[in-house]
Amino acid sequence: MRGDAGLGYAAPSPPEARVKMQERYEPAAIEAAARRDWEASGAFRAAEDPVRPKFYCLCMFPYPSGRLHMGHVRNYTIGDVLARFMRMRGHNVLQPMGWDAFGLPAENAAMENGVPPARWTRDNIAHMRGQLQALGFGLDWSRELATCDPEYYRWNQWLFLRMLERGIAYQKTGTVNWDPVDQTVLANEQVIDGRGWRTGALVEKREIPMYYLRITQYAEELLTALDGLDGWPERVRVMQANWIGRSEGVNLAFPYAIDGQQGELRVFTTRADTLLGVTFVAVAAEHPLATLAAARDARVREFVEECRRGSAMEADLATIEKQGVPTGLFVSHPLTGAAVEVWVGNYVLMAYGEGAVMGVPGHDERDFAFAQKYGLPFTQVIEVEGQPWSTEAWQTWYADEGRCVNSGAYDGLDHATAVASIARDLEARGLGRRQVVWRLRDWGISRQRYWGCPIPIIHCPACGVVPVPDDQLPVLLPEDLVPDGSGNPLAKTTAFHECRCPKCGGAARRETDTMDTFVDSSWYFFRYASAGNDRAMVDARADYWLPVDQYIGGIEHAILHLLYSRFWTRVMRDCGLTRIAEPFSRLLTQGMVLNEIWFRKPASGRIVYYNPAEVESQADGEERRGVLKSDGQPVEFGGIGTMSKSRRNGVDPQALVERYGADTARLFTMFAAPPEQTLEWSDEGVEGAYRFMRRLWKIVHAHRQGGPAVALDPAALDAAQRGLRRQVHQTLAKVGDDIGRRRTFNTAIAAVMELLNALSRAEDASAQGRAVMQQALEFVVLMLSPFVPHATHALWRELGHERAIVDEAWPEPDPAAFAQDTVELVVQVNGRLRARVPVPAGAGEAVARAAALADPAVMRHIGDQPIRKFVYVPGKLVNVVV
RNA sequence: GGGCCGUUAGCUCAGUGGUAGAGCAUCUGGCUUUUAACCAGUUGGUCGAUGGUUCGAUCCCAUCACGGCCCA
Repeated sequence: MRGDAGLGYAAPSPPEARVKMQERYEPAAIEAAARRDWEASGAFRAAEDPVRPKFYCLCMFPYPSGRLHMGHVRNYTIGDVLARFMRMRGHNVLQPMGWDAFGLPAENAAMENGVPPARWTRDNIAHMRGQLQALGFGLDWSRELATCDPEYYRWNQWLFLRMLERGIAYQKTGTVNWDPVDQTVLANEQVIDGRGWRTGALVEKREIPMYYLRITQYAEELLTALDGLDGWPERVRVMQANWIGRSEGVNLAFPYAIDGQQGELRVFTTRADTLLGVTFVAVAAEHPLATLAAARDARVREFVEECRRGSAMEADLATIEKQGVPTGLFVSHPLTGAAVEVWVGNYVLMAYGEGAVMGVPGHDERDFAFAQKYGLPFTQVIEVEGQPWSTEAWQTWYADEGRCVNSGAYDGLDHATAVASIARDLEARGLGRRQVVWRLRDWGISRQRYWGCPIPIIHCPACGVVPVPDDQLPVLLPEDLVPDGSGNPLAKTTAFHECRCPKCGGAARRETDTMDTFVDSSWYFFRYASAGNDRAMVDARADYWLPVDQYIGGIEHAILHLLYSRFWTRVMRDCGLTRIAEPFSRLLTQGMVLNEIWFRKPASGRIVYYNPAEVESQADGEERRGVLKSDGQPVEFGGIGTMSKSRRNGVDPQALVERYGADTARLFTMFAAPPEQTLEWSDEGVEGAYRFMRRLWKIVHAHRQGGPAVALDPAALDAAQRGLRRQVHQTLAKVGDDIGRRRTFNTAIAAVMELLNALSRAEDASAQGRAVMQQALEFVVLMLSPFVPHATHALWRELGHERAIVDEAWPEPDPAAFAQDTVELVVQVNGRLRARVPVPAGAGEAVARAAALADPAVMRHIGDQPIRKFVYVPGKLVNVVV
């Protein structure tokens, strides 16, 4: 039973016995009191309950950077609104919180101020936990976890060992960024223009042994299962599908004999039907044939060097100028045996496919540009009826699937048939086969870093790679080390890496690499539902709560985090730990929070940014101008951009809460934009939200001055009272739909604002008038309670209720209240609005027609023209066509 | 270059084939035990452009323009 948690708070006294309601809205006192009540009653502690439907509401857990930012406030408010709403709708709600606590920023902070990452991280967590609590989120803190806790990460290690047993985890070499000065491996974001971020030294590529997870084994399933995720935004599903990148085609060989050496140049193509149009082949700069040619030709050597310095990003590849050099090497066409020249091209990637492509200038846009530039021959081998083909300029239809021409035996075949028969013929010659290739790579999880989960492996000179036995888990990460930037401190700590081989007992060395932090976040949502279990990774409670019914977080995690979580969940399923494959039923990706950018650019030196709060701005026609408040001198407007530390345009949530209260902060962030869209910060908007809170408080106060209201009797209402009651119930229906189905919280709030405007206009001191008002205010308070839970907690009591509002149900609109006696019908003549006429509700077409045609304005517009058509939309409008 | 999304009042956004709306801002008036004010009213729209479908298009379709987000 809620309410007996025994923290020493008295049960709320009956309304009449308490002090008079404060006339002024004072958020600080109101909010503190509400939170005391929630804590005392354990209002948000979740327990499994087989009777009620469960609702697992999860927000992406934060990195404990030290302070909450506006993006967190927005994210967690969205989650809290949904959680509180679903609870009112009778669901058993779980809303947990935790910390994504491993990672690089803690090491950087340690280097700056000499504090161990462990202490820095835990201090930050303590501070941010307080900030979250001050915002009044209905979180079950009893399930809190931090990924740097051994009780958590031991299960990373445990499942990693299961993956090793099943061949899902394996070792191979991988390329890392090596800083030769600091003798350390750098993360990608620590490499700036090819140099180490601290030392400025040229970064080298090094091959070292690493651990990989075989996510490619699940590629097919991860792709096809996307179709079933209809609770996910379409664009996220598309991004994942593109990332996985399935393509079906033919892997084929161009045989060659160079310097007496027999060999095959392999290419992958989805357009084997254009094979007879090949006039050259292009290989990547790192391809063995390119290396061979570079050894004998200075021009090739130079070009290969140039390519290596270039970008390997697809986005850049699409726009760079296609360049290449001939190698002077030739391969044989697999069907005709004709000699085909090998080129090195800067638009071919070694990492993708075979690192070589066949050049079909007639039907591939990149090959077309390449051939035009270097005067290579073109052949048309695909025909689309009625379309003339020429080498003058690229036409988009050239890449379409048509019928084969100039292709000998394949002439006249359509795309699918041609691919099939060419593949069959290649296979017969041993020069090709059908193949499905994936863009997705296996997931490398080794990081040469200190502040992460240790990989549970021991390297023994005698036995080789030995997994740490289960009964020796967890491999504890020492928490007192301070990295200095020169390599992984674990590798320098003998107490950590010196150990005994579990197999032979001889001296051995413990693995000092730690896991990618994406591992930590791939299953934390399971652990919330199995909190405290020190004997198993997950238990039956996870079967009750999972999958997550609503997941909320930033679009920046649309690919990696969500894909890894889907993969990890499937591995857990295959290990018998869960029955589900998809961890997140519904996904909401919230938009970013933006603010104005103001700066000065001194003649010499770097740009200086100013917080919008320091700037006095005004619109001057199209332009926005501003002056710095402190010195009155102009500053330049840099547009609207995401809040960031570097541009100094952030708004501190804590300052906002201290000034206006958590409810105003929550109300503004929910009202200013729909959850999925960007939110532009506006101080005026915050003021507006605060004013609304005060008005709400005042109108309840004013109503309460009149004493208790009598019971509402729908039959005894006059027309005005029925009208107001209708608006109340219509608003209730709309707000329920906006929150529950459409997830457009801004429109829900706007609707309540409108209703409150109507209520404050109503002046009806009659008994039934006050009864309508009482119910209206109760509904308003209930509807707003997911958004502004503190104030509504207090107002609900003021309206005479004993029970806490968090335990109240969402009210059901009364369909009878929607009924209207007469409706206003819009009358159009030829589609143009000409009149409005009242007709009885539910009037038939004959009545509507008579009423419409009797209107003088309508008669004037019809004149003596014959009526060609009469359109009637019951209850809404008529359209007379003449 | 591609994919996705968007363009409606000064600003931020609703409007899901049938009367173009809300909040904020503006302006006017009132009130005041106000000064983190309040109340009442008011102004403001070629719905990005062009064409098509329809009795009727902000909404559906096509093309274009502009903007945003994402892409080892």
